[in-house]
Amino acid sequence: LWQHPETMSRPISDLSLLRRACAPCTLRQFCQQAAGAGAPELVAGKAQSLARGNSLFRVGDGEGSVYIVRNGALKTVAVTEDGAEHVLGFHLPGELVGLDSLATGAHCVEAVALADSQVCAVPMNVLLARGTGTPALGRDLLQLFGRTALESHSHVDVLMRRQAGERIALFLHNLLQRARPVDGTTELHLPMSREDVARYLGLALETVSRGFTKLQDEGVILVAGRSVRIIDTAQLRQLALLPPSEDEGGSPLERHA
Amino acid sequence: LWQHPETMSRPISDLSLLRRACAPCTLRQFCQQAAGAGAPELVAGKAQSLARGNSLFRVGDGEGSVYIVRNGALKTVAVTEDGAEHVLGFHLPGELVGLDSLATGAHCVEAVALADSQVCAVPMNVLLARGTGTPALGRDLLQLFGRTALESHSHVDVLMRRQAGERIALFLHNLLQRARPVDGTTELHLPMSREDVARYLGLALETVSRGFTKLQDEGVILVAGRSVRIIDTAQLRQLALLPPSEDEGGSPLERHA
DNA sequence: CGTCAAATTGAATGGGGTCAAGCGGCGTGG
DNA sequence: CCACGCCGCTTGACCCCATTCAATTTGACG
Repeated sequence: LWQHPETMSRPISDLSLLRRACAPCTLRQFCQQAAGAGAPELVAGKAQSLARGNSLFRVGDGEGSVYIVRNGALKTVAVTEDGAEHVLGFHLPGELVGLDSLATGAHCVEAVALADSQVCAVPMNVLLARGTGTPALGRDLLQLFGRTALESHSHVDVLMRRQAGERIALFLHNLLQRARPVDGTTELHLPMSREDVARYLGLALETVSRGFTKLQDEGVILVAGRSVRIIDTAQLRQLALLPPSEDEGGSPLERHA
Repeated sequence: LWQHPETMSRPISDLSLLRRACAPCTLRQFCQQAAGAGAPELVAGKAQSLARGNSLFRVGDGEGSVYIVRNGALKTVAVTEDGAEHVLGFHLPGELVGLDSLATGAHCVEAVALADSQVCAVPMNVLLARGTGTPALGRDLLQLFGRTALESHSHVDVLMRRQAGERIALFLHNLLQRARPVDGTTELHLPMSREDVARYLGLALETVSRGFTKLQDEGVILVAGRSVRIIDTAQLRQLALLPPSEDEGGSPLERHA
């Protein structure tokens, strides 16, 4: 998303440029409406770069903003009191980070860049003080929150699976759905380490590794370090206990019929 | 909450009555501001009763509302494609249900009453169409969403624990924190079955039962069916791998320092 | 008192955690 | 340029804990 490097890290001053630069973005409509509603400061000049390993925010921070990932990838982690580090989510381009600060005003998790990334800040405090301006903007915001709620649900959905193989298959399936916007690419480059995957899935590091090789032995995927190619999408879905496909089925929590 | 039976299931017509009836409610401020902002229809006449076992909404429904639990208790479940039923959350008086419909407009989970309950509908579609009215109302709404996001986080936090004993201890601890507003009661009446608990914790029914009796043998709790009395709060917290207490510590995800 | 569902308890199996060793890439420094 | 060492990943072996199947007890309600 936002493949125009000349616009990165710089204010998007006018609406036409915004429309071109953000065309493939999932939040394009939101930004366009914000700009159209006379609130260009909500989307302009807020993009910032983040080097791999650095934190976007830490526990206790609270600038009153949420962030949209432009490129790269982030993880959100919660350090438990016994020292263990829980990975609560991965955030790919076009997705939100930082909604955890909405309740108390301060973040209760930490966001770390898994790769060199760029994020776009949405100042919620400004947006609240001046009102949403237009009802459509409020509706979009609500949808954003709903979408992240679904994200959280999908994490729970993964953690509820008893068998490690199911969790891993479902994880890969979800990642493929999120990383591949439309086209039929089945190539994934995992931005996170095996340990991060393990701590997201609630498994041991070794179990994840074993699960990957087992999937490879079964001819479902092809693993080379952090590069994963999905060979048999149908079988992957079957191992994740998902419905047989029906063209291109999304997450079970997203479909409603 | 809302201990005045004469106001139940009937419109709360004026502000003073609302203030008395909802005094102990966590959402009192929200409702009062809604009423004060000239939007009494947001809180009045929307209370409805629900018999135990009945559904507040099913997958696919979408009235554009979220609900506040007045009394009783609900659970939200997601039926997975393989027939298994995941319990995604329990909802006690003063808590929200149904935010899952915000993204798509249709619910992707089902809400079932665990006991005879009464809920208060908050018509989000109306609230969106007319705008929030006052900025304070929007801020409160955001806090509500943030709060439910924290709820979801705490579920993930539970599911990430490897040992069944930790999950059960943490579950009981969380439930005690939520069910006991202020006073020092350590008596809990679980509105849900052991099977519901198991499907919330990602464990087998029998494992939950064994965990309860083990906690009782250790002198931490006292179990009699669905009545649970917490004997040693400190030890319960220790078993849940929570910090030693520090007066009255909340969920680890709620504290930020 | 009888019936049924919920809950407890027991015994056996297996999957995943843990510990430990081996492998490969990559950057640093000699 | 190569060697070393570090780090991430893989693989192996063992053991424990949770699941599973099964039987029994308790409790609610007619």
